[in-house]
Amino acid sequence: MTIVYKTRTQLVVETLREKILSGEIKAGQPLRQAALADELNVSRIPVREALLQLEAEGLVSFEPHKGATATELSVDQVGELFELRAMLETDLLAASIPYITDAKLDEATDILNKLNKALGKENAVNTWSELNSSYHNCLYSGATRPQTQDLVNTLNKNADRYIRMHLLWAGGISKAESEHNDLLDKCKARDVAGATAVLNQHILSSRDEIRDFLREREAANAES
Amino acid sequence: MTIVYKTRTQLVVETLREKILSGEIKAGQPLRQAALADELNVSRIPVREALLQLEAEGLVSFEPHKGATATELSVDQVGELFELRAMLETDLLAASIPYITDAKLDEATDILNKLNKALGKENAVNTWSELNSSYHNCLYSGATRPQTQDLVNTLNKNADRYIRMHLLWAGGISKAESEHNDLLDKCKARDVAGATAVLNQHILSSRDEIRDFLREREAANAES
DNA sequence: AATGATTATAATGGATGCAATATTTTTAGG
DNA sequence: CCTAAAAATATTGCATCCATTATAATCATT
Repeated sequence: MTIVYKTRTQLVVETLREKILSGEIKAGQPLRQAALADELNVSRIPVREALLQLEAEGLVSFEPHKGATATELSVDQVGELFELRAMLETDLLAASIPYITDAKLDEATDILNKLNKALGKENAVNTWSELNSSYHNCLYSGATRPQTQDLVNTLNKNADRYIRMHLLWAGGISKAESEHNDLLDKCKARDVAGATAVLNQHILSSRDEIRDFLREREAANAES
Repeated sequence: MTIVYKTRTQLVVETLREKILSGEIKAGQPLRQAALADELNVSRIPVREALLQLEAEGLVSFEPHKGATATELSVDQVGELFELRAMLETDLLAASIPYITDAKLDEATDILNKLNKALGKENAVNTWSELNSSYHNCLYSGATRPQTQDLVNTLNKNADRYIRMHLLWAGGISKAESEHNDLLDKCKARDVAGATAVLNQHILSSRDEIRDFLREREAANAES
């Protein structure tokens, strides 16, 4: 269960990604290679390579000779990101449902149970991301579209910090639970139109709520 | 006009990308860091970083401790790639047409002329990619969706080698010309439905032809 | 005091060398 | 002759050091 990381670069990637997603490293914050190397007890080389990989994921912006910063998405960009997800994920789901196996549907049920149980726990949000990702990937497993699935996972890594915000902040959790159940039921019934509609609604409504939250926070910051 | 590359890493990225897209480096071929560094008169560090960036573009596969190879897409993967492009690009176009400026449409006309002129020339295929990319980006400029546009450009870098193949091999050129003209006319008429239909057809029919070509070549290789 | 040039400082980019890992070759045993 | 272990080779991963570039501070001039 405990993953032993092969290369130091991988380790740095995982560590930094988690720090960015959790908010420990704030958006816009500069990422000094030497400081990070020192903190993680590695040289600057693996740090630089990690920053490059994170740039590809959209979590970091890397400017030659100037340095790297944690990316900050504008309200509009967050909206676009979620719309992209809605399009790609509904497409994946529609392609998956006709071919998804019963075993995978059972697996999804399992994950959903774990997900709901995890909500009460302490560091719920951390485990939530992982389970949520597994759950969705499970539902998309029938679509034999590895590249699209990779792409969706990459986009989700970027959306993750906003989803976490949504969960922590508002009633995102309870709502997500019922929507997830609804989605699974429709998948089991092989109801393509119904399932994609639920999924689309699920993603777009979280977009709206996150957008509202970000705007509120922006306004609050402008005052102070 | 002549771009002076700042960092060596950038230079290596550009060089390797062109070699992969042009076919000088064949799919599946291992990319030895030391050999590339020697060839390009740099150390292995910028080579490594370039390989990481190319991996993010999907042109290179990087396995820890094993080395990098130029990626080889299966027939199915090429198909998926083009379907992804069809979905994303039609969406972009639909979002763009209502807002695209006349100036941008004129610019697109200009590029199209250059594109058609370039066809007769010697290294037509090389300049073609660039112009083709500019042309499409021009048409999508009305859609204020920077992330989607970035994504499309990344996917196109990967599809590029197959598009080049298509152009060199079959009547891809003459067909592309008429389709491009048709597309531009529909955009000028602000005919969203018509334009997206043409674009979708444009991408999917090239998918079909490339698929046929790859299958033929596969069969030929199996014999020999 | 304000502004532009110059120096100093800090950060990144890259070369070299060594350590860790994978692959190939050799060798021993059946 | 084939298979499995062991040594040799090749390749990647990473740390250290130096070069290059950007930023901050200083200084001269008006």
